[in-house]
Amino acid sequence: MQRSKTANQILKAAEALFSEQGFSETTMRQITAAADVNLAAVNYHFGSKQGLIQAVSEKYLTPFCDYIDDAVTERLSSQSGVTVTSDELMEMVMRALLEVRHDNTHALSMFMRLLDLSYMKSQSVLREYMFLQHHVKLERFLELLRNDSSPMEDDEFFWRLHFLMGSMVFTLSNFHTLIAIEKSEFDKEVEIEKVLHRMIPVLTAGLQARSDKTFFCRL
Amino acid sequence: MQRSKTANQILKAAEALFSEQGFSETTMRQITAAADVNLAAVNYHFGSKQGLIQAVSEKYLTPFCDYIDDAVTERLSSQSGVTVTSDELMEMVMRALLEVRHDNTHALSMFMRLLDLSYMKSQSVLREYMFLQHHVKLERFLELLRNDSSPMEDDEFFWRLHFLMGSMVFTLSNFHTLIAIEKSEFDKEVEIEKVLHRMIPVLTAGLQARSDKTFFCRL
DNA sequence: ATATTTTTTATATAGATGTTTTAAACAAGA
DNA sequence: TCTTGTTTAAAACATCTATATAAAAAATAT
Repeated sequence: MQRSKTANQILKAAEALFSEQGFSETTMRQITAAADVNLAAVNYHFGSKQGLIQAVSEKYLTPFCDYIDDAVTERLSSQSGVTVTSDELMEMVMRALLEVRHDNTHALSMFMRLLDLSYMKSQSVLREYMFLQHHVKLERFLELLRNDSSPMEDDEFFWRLHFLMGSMVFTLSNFHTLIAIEKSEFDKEVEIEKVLHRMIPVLTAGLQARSDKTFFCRL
Repeated sequence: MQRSKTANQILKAAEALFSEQGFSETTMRQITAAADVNLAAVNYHFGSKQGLIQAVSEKYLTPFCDYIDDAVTERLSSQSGVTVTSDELMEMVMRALLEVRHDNTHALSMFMRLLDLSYMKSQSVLREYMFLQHHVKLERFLELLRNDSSPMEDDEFFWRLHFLMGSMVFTLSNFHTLIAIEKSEFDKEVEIEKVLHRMIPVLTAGLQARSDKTFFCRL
């Protein structure tokens, strides 16, 4: 979608502020001041603050899902074998994340914060807006992922997916803070690509772990 | 700490609202209305809204850390062998989470949301308040955990810990939403103990996964 | 019982919030 | 030139925000 210069300035400023402060903590006046546009511009272009939030979600979620779906298509066409390792699949996710980021440093943190927000009880509208539209694009990916996971029930797979999602959402939405802590504790500051790379074996291991059938009572 | 009846009503109401809506989305008027106390009561008993947030953090973080430390002590005394499996250690965490919950359904979600909040850039005061005090209590636990993890550098362990933390924080702070989704998709509603139990093998697998040394570029 | 302290109440304050309005300007196309 | 879509400016909107104050009430002490 082609957007006006003002609308893009608003989006850029909003992303940075959202990623640093969160959504409800960020005010329209902060956004328009940072974007150097008039206060009324947000309501003009996006209808409301919630409309702006939905706009940024659309801006990142669609390319993200498309990238993954494209990667799946390419992978399946290059080789007839239907087994794709979860390592490969996770790498697709990480590449997709880096891709949607573009040059914007704050984009990834905001994207993940948005995912987090969508799971809030009060944000069912946003959640349905985000998922019901893009869920289809990820179906093949999820099926491949499941094929290389430990055998389990549907709902167990559901929960494991959200365990992994939690790792990504938490780590990336709080990335700046974590980098700062790492800096102060280990005097080392690692780039985001490295962190994403480090997540891959952890996440795949989580998927392939044998589910423990023993009952949760060893008192 | 012995608390007045009013203060306890406030805490209980605040926990429920915080867990459902988040912190800045919850107003003093909502809290005091739900607690059926006067608006000024929060400022009287806790000084400010931030003071109330710190009070709930203190209320849950201290017992949580104590429980884990006690469990470590008991485990080390019962057997001279110094190797404790990460499965056992993770189970300690899950038990500690269930313990601090008490009868309050929302307590766990709020506790996890608090942990999430503490990693926000603007909440460095809360973060230091929460961690610098309780970090010591978890030292032995973390050392044992590291002993049963895949060999890795200090900063890699740091990141992996936060990957796992993310799983817990995300899953539990959004527990009510996830339960609702599970209900609608699988017509199944699993209790929190089961979910915590399902996390154990996933988390330990993440810690024991062999770190991938290959460079992140297979283009 | 009286004095003192603690707690609760009702009300006020000062400011921030998202949103709307009115006005005027600007650009581009028909 | 008339029209249409943008953008700015400034102000006002109604509502909500956390917090402060001061009097009333209750509890506790002497």
